[in-house]
Amino acid sequence: MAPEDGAVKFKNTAQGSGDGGGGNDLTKGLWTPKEDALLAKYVMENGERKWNDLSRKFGLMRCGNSCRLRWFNHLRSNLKKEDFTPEEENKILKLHAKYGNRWSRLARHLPGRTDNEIKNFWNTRLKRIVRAGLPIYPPEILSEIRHRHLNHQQVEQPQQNHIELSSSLSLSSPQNPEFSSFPFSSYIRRISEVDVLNDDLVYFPPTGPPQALNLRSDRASTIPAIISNDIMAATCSRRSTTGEIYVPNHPNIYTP
DNA sequence: AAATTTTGCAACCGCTCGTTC
DNA sequence: TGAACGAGCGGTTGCAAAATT
Repeated sequence: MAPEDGAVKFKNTAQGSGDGGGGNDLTKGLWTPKEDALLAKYVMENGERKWNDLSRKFGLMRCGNSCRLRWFNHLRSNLKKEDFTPEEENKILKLHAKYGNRWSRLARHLPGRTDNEIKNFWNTRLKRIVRAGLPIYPPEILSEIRHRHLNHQQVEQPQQNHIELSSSLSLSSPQNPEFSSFPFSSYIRRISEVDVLNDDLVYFPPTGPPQALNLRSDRASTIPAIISNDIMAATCSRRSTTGEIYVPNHPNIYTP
């Protein structure tokens, strides 16, 4: 299909602030070369800001967020267009083991790559390896993770040794029945390790709900969790600005 | 060769947070 | 102080291309 044919008009009814519009006819779908040129011209003259002005003052009938994505993911200079190199792929695996699905953070470590690109790479890869019954992370990365985990426990949190890595609960195995009901597009690990691997001070006291301390200023991220040795739920925990972790009610959540 | 299914990626959606007024 | 706006994020969807039947 020619790019021009991919774009469709729609009546914008979204009230989302990021989408701008306010009832204008906005275009959706694939971008045309003409639109790209308009967008590039706008950025040259105005910088990477005020994206909603593009439709309001510049005649580009796209919502502001769509313009921003198009620019950052495709048009700006210094973007790498070729496939990921083996080195980059390896780096993504390591970073994902450390940060989880924080795509923008991963992208910061890979010059010329976008969060969207990395996310697509990961999701595609994940589908493939889950189907093949392979580990999510290769053995060398797994051992690195375990090593880091053990060091952290010995040096900083010897009192938390009651939460031990279970050799029978492989961090990497989607075939493990204990993981079977969880969505593998998500980042899955035992919650007792999330605190270590993400450098987030999330801790799980012997009694009471999970606690979070000293969180970084990054945006909320999804932390599916498997809580405690009793193998509890994977669910979403939302981080708030006040540094709390919200664990939604779930029949399988372990709350001593 | 045609029909169907799968794959990969671009784009959209809904949400949150920070800033401005 | 709070509403409106702008920006950014992760999850999801839509669809063209490729692969398979």
